[in-house]
Amino acid sequence: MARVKLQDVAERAGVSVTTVSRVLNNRGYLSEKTINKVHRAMEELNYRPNAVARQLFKQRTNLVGLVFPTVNNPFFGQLEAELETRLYELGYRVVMGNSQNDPQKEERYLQLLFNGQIDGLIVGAHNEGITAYHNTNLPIVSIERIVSKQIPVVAADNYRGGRLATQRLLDDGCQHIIHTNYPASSSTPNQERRRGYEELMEEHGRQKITYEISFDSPDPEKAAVFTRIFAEHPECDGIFADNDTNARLAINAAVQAGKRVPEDVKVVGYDGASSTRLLFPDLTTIQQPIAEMAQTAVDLLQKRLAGQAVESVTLPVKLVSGITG
Amino acid sequence: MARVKLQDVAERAGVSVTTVSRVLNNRGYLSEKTINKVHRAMEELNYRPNAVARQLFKQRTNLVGLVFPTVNNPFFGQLEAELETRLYELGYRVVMGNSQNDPQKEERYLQLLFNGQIDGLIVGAHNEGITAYHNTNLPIVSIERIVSKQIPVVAADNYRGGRLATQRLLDDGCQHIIHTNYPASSSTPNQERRRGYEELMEEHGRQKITYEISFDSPDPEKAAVFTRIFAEHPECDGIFADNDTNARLAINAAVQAGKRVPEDVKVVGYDGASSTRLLFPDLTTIQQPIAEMAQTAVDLLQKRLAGQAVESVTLPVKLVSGITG
DNA sequence: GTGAAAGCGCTAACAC
DNA sequence: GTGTTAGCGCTTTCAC
Repeated sequence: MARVKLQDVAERAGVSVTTVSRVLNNRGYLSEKTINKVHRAMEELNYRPNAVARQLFKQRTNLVGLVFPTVNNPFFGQLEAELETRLYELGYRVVMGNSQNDPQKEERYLQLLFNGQIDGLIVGAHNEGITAYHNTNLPIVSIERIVSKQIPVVAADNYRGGRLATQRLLDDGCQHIIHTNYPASSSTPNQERRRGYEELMEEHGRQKITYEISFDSPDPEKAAVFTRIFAEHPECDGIFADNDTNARLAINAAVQAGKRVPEDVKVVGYDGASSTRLLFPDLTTIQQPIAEMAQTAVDLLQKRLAGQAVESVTLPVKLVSGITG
Repeated sequence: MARVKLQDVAERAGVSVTTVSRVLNNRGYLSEKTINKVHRAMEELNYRPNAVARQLFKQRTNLVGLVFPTVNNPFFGQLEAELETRLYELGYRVVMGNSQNDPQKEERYLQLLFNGQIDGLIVGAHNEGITAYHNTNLPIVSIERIVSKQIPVVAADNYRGGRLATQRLLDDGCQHIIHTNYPASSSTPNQERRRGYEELMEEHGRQKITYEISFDSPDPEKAAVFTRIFAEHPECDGIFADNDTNARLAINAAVQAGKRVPEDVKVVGYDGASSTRLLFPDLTTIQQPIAEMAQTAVDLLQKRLAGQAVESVTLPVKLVSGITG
């Protein structure tokens, strides 16, 4: 059964393809009678317009790519769900790419843009050194990731978040606060969390210690870092983790090291995604405004697609209190 | 700057478009010299083949749709991540649709298939009464959802999962076990969880009580059901929740009702997704083989795309022990 | 080994 | 109001 096309409908209705196309798109002057005839023919043949042919002509696909490390994560899961919702309302469908640990995969998704398979891209992947981004004025927006000079970044206020978390632990009376974050070399704005932590620690004359944990390493490896923290710093009584799942690992390690949380060690996390709040409501954390970040990224992308210049945006964060810190 | 196309490359290299196309696709006999000439021209012009034009000719897009309630959920998040990984390896990209509470949205994603914008579909959405599925032999596979007679279902062994969970609570000495599940009318295989629970309860001469909670209702509403459970059944000492987030809500409600978990009430959940295990390791739950389900769904879809007949598949589940039940 | 030309299904000038 | 036709960028038969 070959696909029914415009021409089949035209023949059936006894009109030209142009007319059918006009009916389809509600464009131009048409008599009631013709419209009805065409509609009837479409129904009889169960006609479905071919989206790809239309895309070829229009030179746009109404597809936007989403490239993040993995959607199997409370933060990115919520973020991508929010992005899809908003883009859908604007008539875009979303192509999802999980690029964790695979720069080549990220690059392949970027190729979709150059191949005209998607109209734009929202990225938050962590792979380094992808040069194709340096192309100027691409319809790309990034979230919490510095990709290249010409690509606008949507981020929450990481510096303030770092200070908020650290301040909370100081207020709670912690003497020896340790921070975890990505390797300092990585081009993500959450190095600012570290800066917030370090500056505040210095202001209070405290020793600042940051352990590095790559986002993309497997969980057991991450857990081992926290085990090491408590082994090397038995005096540690406060942990500011750079995300909530790491905060959980910190708590596990603390308990295994024979410490009670929050009596002996207090822990503050970062992200505050909805499913984390639901599953682990006891966690004290810095909450990122995920919905607003998604909305902002979509706004910027729209402008960028319309050829307008856009600036990076920073949004506020807030601390939500659990009982761990 | 107009896009560079095949013809531009051809002119530059002094050959025909056919030849360039052949070089591009590595097809037919070509002299080394020509190949080099063409490659050089492509590089000089920074040529990118237009994917949409190719799709139009080939009548396939290498895009597969994923339609689930929401990716912002530990189970679906992990499932969709696994699906994307496997489909990517086969050369497919993934269009993600979150259809929670919106049958029209689900239908729109289904239209992508009829419009030739995607080659196939993997669905696990919960909306009822979408008739377009009844079309025979569509390249669609469903996961944990009964869509129509002709569409194969990949599911974990829900009946056995229901028995496993209930048995665990019985073994723990629970006398009054209450179950939660979707409304009985909904066409999802996890009604089998309920059947497992009910049959086992009957076998033990116990009263079976199931409270209904729609997957798509907001969290506070779900929480209210558990509050009601403990108000109406103060004797309740065991909860078998139909998913892990509901298990968490059950625990919250129990604590608020002045009960200790697991001393006074034991709770067993369902799903055992990776991020749930990480954030809430204490939870006893029935773990679905999410990776295998994804792999199986992709296998079936591939066969279906190749025109082969396929059968529904049921995979085994297992109980993982925490301390809540 | 290489090229000319038809066609994938649709849209939009332009003509009448 | 409606039709003719070129063309979106690519692939592939068929011919030489």
